Amino acid sequence: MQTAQKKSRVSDAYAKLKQEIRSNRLPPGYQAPEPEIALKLGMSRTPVREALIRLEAEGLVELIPRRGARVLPIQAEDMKEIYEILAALEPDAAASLARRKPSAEELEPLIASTQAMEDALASDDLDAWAEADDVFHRSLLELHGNRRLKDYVESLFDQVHRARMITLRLRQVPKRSTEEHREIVDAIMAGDVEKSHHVIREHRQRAARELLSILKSYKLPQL
Amino acid sequence: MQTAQKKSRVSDAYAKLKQEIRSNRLPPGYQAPEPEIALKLGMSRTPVREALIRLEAEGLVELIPRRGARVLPIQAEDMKEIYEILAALEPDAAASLARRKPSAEELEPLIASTQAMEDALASDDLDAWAEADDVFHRSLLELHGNRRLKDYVESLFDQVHRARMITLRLRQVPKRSTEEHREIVDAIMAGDVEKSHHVIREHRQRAARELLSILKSYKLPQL
DNA sequence: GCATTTGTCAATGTATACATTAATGAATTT
DNA sequence: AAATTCATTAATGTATACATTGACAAATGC
Repeated sequence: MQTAQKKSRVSDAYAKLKQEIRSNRLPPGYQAPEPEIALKLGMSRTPVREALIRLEAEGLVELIPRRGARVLPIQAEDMKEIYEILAALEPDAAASLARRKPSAEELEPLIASTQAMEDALASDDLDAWAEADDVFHRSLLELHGNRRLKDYVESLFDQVHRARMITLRLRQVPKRSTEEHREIVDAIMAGDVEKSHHVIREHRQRAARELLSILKSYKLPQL
Repeated sequence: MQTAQKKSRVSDAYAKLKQEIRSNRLPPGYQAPEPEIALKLGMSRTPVREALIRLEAEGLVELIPRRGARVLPIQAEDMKEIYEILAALEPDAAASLARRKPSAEELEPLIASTQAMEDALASDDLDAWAEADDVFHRSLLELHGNRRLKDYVESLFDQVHRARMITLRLRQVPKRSTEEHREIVDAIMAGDVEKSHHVIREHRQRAARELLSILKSYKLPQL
């Protein structure tokens, strides 16, 4: 199941690199000169460069003047910033979604992904859990309908993803987090604007606290 | 007074193009193939391309497969999306700023730019007014301290800028808007979290309504 | 032994070359 | 005349070439 679209080398390089970074196969801190990356991807420097520029714009990579491209380390400070932004945007999206009282049918993606999280939890499958969690949050933004907002928030998700995959196993099972999803869905379905806003905000703030405390307790100001 | 840094051609091209777009000298809808732009900027296609990729990532430009680069039109729908995001982010920033009760000294940039807006209004200088307004909002984000948030919001400002410069003269003087700035500063200085949040949110929502109604009444679903 | 200078190397930034392919319009067919 | 085919043109996507310049190490001076 290749995600690789043969569209163009640039998009190919972009997709491959992004996937490698997301999965931590190219770990934070990894650094390589353009020619090396080009060689590895089997293409010339040009498309690699263009892909790297895009990744840099997304904040996944840093282009250091004479050193090559570096996969940005995940710093506690960055995570704090990102969660702060998420804590402002997602509650707003949830609230405005609740305001228009969507049908259960429309909320199906949220319901299904919440169910998937519960199932994953029951079978102790943390990867599936993380995946379902991701789907939930993406679906929420999708439903909200603001495309720009969705694109931006997804780029933030991409950045959080790496840290989460690393810390996922360093903490107890995310039971509370899963329950909160259920509460969020219920609040939206009930058209409770206030509660939707509140619950998801708490949800994000707690997630931020937990992640940061892990990074701190493991003395990992950066990954 | 050239902004042009002789750093590199890419950054030069980027800065020049961005400035041209912001000022509407390259109007929305303007379209040109890469070689033409390269010629105009006196460099080869390569750096132009890289600059365009960055501008595309910021949503100012669209790279159409065989047509060249096009300055994105300002669509009512886009403005709606952008203001929606601003209405979520800025109030949050203002509230958290108020929460830490900054000193009057720290708030100096906000006070000064508000004063500048009032002065500009008194002397009927709309350009100066818009400039001061811009400074105000940028300062607010600067004070908040979340760099990521600031960068993103500034990219949204860039997009709104063009529309505002066009519509600025199509409506009555922005008296209310200026007053609101004063209210925002006061609320933050008083450490009134709720009010800070509320006032700036209204501020943005009203701005959105006004802009959209102008676009509508002038039958300008796009500029 | 340490600091300074110099020289080599390699990576980037930029220019240029080239193949591919969409778009345009001319030419042909019906 | 309309539709279709074909040829031409031009823009992109990609590869490659090349000059510049920082990094590193060897060599030199102290």
